[in-house]
Amino acid sequence: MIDKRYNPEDVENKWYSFWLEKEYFKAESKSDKPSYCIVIPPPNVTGSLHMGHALDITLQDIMIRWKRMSGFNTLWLPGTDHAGIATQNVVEKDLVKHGTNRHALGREKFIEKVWEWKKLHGDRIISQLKSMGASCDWSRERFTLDDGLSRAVKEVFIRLYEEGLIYRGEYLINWCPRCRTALSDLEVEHEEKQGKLWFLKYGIVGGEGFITVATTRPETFLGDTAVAVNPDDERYMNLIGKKVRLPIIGREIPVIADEFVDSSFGTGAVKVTPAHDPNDFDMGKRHGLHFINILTGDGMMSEEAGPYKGQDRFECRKNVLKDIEKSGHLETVKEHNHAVGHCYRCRTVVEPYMSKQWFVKIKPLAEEAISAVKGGSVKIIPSGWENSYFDWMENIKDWCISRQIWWGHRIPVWYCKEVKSEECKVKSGVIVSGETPDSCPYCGSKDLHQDEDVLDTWFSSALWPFSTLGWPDDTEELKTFYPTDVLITGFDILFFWVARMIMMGQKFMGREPFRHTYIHALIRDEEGKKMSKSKGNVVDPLELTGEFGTDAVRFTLAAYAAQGRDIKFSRKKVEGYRHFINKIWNAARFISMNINDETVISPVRDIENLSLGNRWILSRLNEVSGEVNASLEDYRFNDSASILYQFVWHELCDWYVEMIKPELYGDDIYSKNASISVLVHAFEATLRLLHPFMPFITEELWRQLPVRGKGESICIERYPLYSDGIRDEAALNKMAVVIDAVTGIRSIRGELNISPSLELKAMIRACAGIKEVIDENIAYITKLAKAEIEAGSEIVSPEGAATAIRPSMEIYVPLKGLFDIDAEISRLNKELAKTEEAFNFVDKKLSNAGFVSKAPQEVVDENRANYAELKNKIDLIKDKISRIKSWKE
RNA sequence: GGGCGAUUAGCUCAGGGGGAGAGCGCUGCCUUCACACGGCAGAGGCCGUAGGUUCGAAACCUACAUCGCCCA
Repeated sequence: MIDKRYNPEDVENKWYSFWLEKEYFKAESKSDKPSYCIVIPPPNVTGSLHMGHALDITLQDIMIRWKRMSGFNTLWLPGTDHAGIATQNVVEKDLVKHGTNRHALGREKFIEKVWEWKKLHGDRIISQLKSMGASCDWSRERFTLDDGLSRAVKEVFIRLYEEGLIYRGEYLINWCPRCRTALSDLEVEHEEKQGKLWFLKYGIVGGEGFITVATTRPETFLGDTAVAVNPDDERYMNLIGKKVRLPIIGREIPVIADEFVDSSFGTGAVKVTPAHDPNDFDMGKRHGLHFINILTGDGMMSEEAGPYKGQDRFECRKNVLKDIEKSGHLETVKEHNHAVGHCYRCRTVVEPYMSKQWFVKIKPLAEEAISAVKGGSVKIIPSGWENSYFDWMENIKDWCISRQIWWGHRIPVWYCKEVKSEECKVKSGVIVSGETPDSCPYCGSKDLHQDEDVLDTWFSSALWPFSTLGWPDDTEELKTFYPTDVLITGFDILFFWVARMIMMGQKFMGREPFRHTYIHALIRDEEGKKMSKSKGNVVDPLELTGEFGTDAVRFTLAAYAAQGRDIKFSRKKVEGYRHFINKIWNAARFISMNINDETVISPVRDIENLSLGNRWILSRLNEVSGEVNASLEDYRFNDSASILYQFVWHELCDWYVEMIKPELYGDDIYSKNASISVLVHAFEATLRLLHPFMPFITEELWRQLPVRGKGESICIERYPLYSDGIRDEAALNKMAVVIDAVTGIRSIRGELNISPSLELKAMIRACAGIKEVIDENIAYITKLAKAEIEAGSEIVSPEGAATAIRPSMEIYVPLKGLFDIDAEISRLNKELAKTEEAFNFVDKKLSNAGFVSKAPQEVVDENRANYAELKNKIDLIKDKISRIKSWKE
C-alpha cells in the first residue's frame, strides 16, 4: 500500500544513485542508434545553483530524457567553466579576509590557491545539478582548464595567429581599474545615469577670448591634445589652426577641424582626449595628435596629470572642477543624461584606456557565422533573436582577448628579449607555440619570457561544443556527436557565448556547432524584478526543491517556459504543481488499493469489447502522446506540460477513474480485470509521458506498478507515440454524449442547490442514435450524475422538472417541490440570454451577403448548423419558461 | 537615437483571421471508501487606445500610449 502523501526526499537520492549505478546516462561513442547530443552551458566552477540554472537544466533534461526514451544514443555532456575574472575575484576577496593579497602571494602560489578553492567548491555546483535530476553523462565531465581543453585553446590561438586573425597592438580598450584588466566591449554594461555637462573655457593663444567645450568627464582635460570643430561650422572657422591654452596646466593645443564633430552637441567645439575616449582615439590617429595617458592601471591619476598625480580619478574630478571654477574657466553646468560603462563582474566604472592587448580580427569569422544562420544550418528558437544576432554580428568589432589576470589559459606567446637575428626582428621576437620553447626559434636566444596575460574566459567557452568532444584529436565522439543537436541557454549570453561558438565551430570544424539553439527567457521575482543578491530577492532553487520536491519545481519551470517571455516566479506557482504531483501520487495509490495478489493484469487487447471508459481513455492517451511529442519537437515546453496536466487531472482522474469505479467495485470478474488492466496500462504509459518532466516520482511509481514485461527503470523505457490505428473515433463521440448527459444533470443539481447525496431521476429526450449510446452507458451516467436515467425520443417534460439543453439532448429532472421555481426561471433566463446573444451573432453573420458569398463553404455551413441549433435551443428554453410559469399559477 | 518584446478574467499567463482559454484566487454545495494538496457547480473579459485591411480582427497593417529589455 502506497503512503498517503508523496515524500520527495525519500526517493530522490535513491533513484538518482540507482540511475548512476546502472549507467543509464552513459553515451556510446559509437552506436547503431541515431545520436542526440546536448552540451551543457558550463556553470562557473565556484558558483552555486540559481533559478536560471534550474530552468536551463530542467529544459535540457526534458529533451535528453525524452530522446533517450525515444531510442536515441543520447549524450548530455556536462562540465564547468573556470570563469576567469569571477573566480579570481572570489578568491581575492577571500585572501583579503585573511589579510593578504594575490601580489603578496605571487602568481604561482595564487594559482595553487585558486585550484584549492576549485577543488573545495567545484563539486558543489555539480552535486546541485545532480539534485535537479540532470541525466548527464558524468563520465565525460569536462572543465575549461583541463588538459584536453587547454590543448584546444592553444591550437586555436596558434592557428588564428598564423592566419593573421589574431594580432597584438596598442589600442584604446575598456579597463576595469578594480579588476585591473582589459575587458571586451561585451563585458561592459552601460547604465543610463543622470549626470552633468560641464562647459569649460579654453583661452585662445595670441588672441582675445575663449573657446568653450562641453564634457561629461572634466578631469580628462588633463589629457587633451586638441580641440575639434566641424569644418563646416561657421562659428569656429576662423579658429581652425590656431592654438588654445588649457586651464591650470597651461598646455597649448591646436584647434582642428574634423567631420566627426557634431555641431549641435554642446557648443559645437569638443575637447579631444585621444588616450581616454574611443572617438577621440580615432581622431587622434587621423590628425597625428599626442596620446597622453593620465591614468594608472588602478584608476589613479598618473605622472601626466601634473598637480593631480596620485589622486583617485573621482577625487580628481572634484578637484579639477574646483580649480577650474576658481580660475574662472567654468562657463556653466547643465544636467545631462549619459551612459556610463560598468564592469560586468564588479560594477566598477570602467575607463577607456590605452594599452597593448591581443585581439581577434573578427569580421571573417562573423561572416561565416552569419551565413550559418541565414542558410538555416543553425536555427535560432524563438526566431525573434535572429535580428539581434545579425545586428550584433554585422556591426561587430575586433575582440580584445587578453586579460591581465592570472586565473585562466595563459597566452601561448613568448617574447625573445635579445632579438639576435634579422628573422627575429621581422617577427618582433614574438614566438607563438603550444609548448614552452627552450630557445628562440629565430635567433636561438635563451632569454625568453612568456606573455603574462591570460585569455578571455569566453575564448575557451567558444570552443566548448567540440573541445569537449576531444578536438583537436579526431575522435569517435566528434564523429558521432558533432554537430550537436541543440544548445539551450539564456538570452543574456547570446553574444558572449552562442554567437562565438557558431564562429569557432564554423571556423575549426567547418560546420555549425549545433543545429538548433533554444534561447530561453529570464527568471524574475514575483514583481517582475530581476533577481539579484543586492536586492535580496533571490530564490534559491535548492530551498524550493527541498520544500516541494524536485519534480514539482521542474514541472513548474517547464509549465511557465513559454517562448519569449520572462517568468515571474513565485513559490505559489510551485505549490500549485506540488498539488499536481500529489494528484498523480494518489492516482497510483488508488490503483494499489484495487490490486491484490489475485489481480490479473493482462495486456490490453480486444479493445472493441472494452467498456466505453476504457476505450475512451486509450484513445485519449494516444492523442495526448502525439501532442506531447509534437510540442517537445518544437520546444513548446509549456504546451507539453499543460497538455499533460489537463490529461492527467481532468481526463484520467476526474472522468476515467470515476467511470470505472463501478466496474472495479463490481462483481463481474471479467470487466473488473479488464478495467484494472486498462487502468494500469494507461497509467503506466502516462508515467512514461511524464518522466522527462518529473523523473523521480515517475520512477518511484513505475517501479511499484505490476506491469507485464517490466524493465528495470522507466528512464530507459520507450516514450509513448501516437498511432493512427489506436484512434477510436466512436469512443470519443460516445464519450461526448456521456459527458453531455452527466454535466447536464450536474448543472441542474449544482445551480438549483440540490444536495449531492439526493438520488435524482433524469429523463433524457434524444434521437434514436443518441438514445442508444445513453442506454449502452447508462451505468456510467447513473453513477456519475447520481441519477436514475430514462431516455427516449418521445419523452416529454413532466410537470415540475428542471431542464438542461445540450446539443445532443434535452434533460429533464423532475424536482416537484424540491426546488425553487423562481430560481429555475432565472437560471433558464440566464441561459436564454446567453443563447440569444450567440444566436444574434450568427444571425448577423448569415444575413451578411458578403459573408455567405466570400467565406469558405465549411465556415458558412458550420454557421448555418449553429443557427439551426441555437434557434431550436431558444425555442425550447422559451417554451420551458412559459410552462414553468404556468405551474406556478 | 536604433531595434526587439509586452499590453487578454482580480492575479499569473497561454492562444491566435470564423462561437474568448488555463492555473491561482473568488462564490455556492459536498468530509462520497485515491487525493480537502480533494470533488461538483458557478461568477468574472468592449483581448491597451485610434485608425486601416477584410465578408469577418482580440489576432494582420499603421500610428500612439504605457511598461520592460538589448544596442549606440
